[in-house]
Amino acid sequence: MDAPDRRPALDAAPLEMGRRVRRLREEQGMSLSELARRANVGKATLSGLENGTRNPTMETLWAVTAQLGVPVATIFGPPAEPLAVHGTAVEATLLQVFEEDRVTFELYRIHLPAGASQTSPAHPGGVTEHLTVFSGVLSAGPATGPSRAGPGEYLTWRADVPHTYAAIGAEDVHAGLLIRYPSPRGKGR
Amino acid sequence: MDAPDRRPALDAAPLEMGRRVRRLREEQGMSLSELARRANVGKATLSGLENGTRNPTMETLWAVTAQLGVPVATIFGPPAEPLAVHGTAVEATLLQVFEEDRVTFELYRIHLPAGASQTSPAHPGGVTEHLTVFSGVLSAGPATGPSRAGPGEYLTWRADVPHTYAAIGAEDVHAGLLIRYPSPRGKGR
DNA sequence: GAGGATGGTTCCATAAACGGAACGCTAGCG
DNA sequence: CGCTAGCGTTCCGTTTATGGAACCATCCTC
Repeated sequence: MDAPDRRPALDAAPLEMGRRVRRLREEQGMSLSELARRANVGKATLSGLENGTRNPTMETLWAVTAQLGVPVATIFGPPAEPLAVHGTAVEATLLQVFEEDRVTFELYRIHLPAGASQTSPAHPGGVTEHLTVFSGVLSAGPATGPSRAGPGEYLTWRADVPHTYAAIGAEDVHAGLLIRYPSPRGKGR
Repeated sequence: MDAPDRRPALDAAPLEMGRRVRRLREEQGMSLSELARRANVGKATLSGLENGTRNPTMETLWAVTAQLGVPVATIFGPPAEPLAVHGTAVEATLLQVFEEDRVTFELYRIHLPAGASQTSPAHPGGVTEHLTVFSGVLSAGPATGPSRAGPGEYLTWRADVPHTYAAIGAEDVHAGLLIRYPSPRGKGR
């Protein structure tokens, strides 16, 4: 009945929430003291909130997020779990679909365990893939001549031939993959 | 002595939140008493929360939403309408945030009306921007030497100097913009 | 219609979140 | 060099959210 272990993050949640608040604040170049003053909350309260050592009330959270200019929901992480696709080695999560007049872009976040590699068959003509590495080092591209990219680097290739993805080195690879389909191709799937 | 302006529109939020909780509970055919017992919170606490007469702590909200089987973000307003940022010419919507060990990537979808252009000030050191054009033709990059890109093409530049975006030609420009922020070095702990 | 069970609200002592002040720390500056 | 200013954390008295119990109301069952 209530079998599901649904609380993997119950005590990590305050920490995660605090980290998001701190990140939002720092992105705006605001000091803790300044945000506390503008939100009319004590510095102790804000410090504890960001460090996850307090159990803040909603009033506090509303005041802080209002000053940060974001809805409160943004500090609780993504609202839903997106669609995941598993290959033999690549684990891909579809994050967004952009539909333009003549093209469709699909944005995936992909993950390759260290040392893993996978070859994918050719897509229909005109499809291109665009990949940005977040962490790790990978080799990817046409099976006949893949290229290498590290954190922050970018690769692109035509995907109408067989193409490969391989994690190089000891680190797992995380990356964003944008696939461009030129024709209006059947939407959805 | 009344504080002049205290909470203009914020006191509607607790009511709204309470209504959502109550609706979720009733949809599951659960009584207030039962939910309070299962979530290990007092009936008084839950009653006050649903009626908007209390200022609940996050601990309470985590406990209640966990028992309702929903992420806590669901009780805050609509499914978190994406954050839109408007510049003088660029209209940007934050779609996703990727947090890695040492870097954060933010993915925006941006739109420039035909002929529009905008110059943005420098970001902190180490920030890079990566842009993929969906439709239209644009010129973007460091203000001292921008590059041109059309549909499906890609540009990248260091964003720690002033940089520009300009829609070239008669068509509006739609693009995906990935901004890479290096972490402020390994923070404590 | 009395008795019991369950529903949600209100009362109250206790535990904890709150804001202000004091603290240590790191620059910047005369 | 002190001296000042700002940062983030910690301490502490005050304010307040909390959970249990007491409190009505509404259904059932007999």
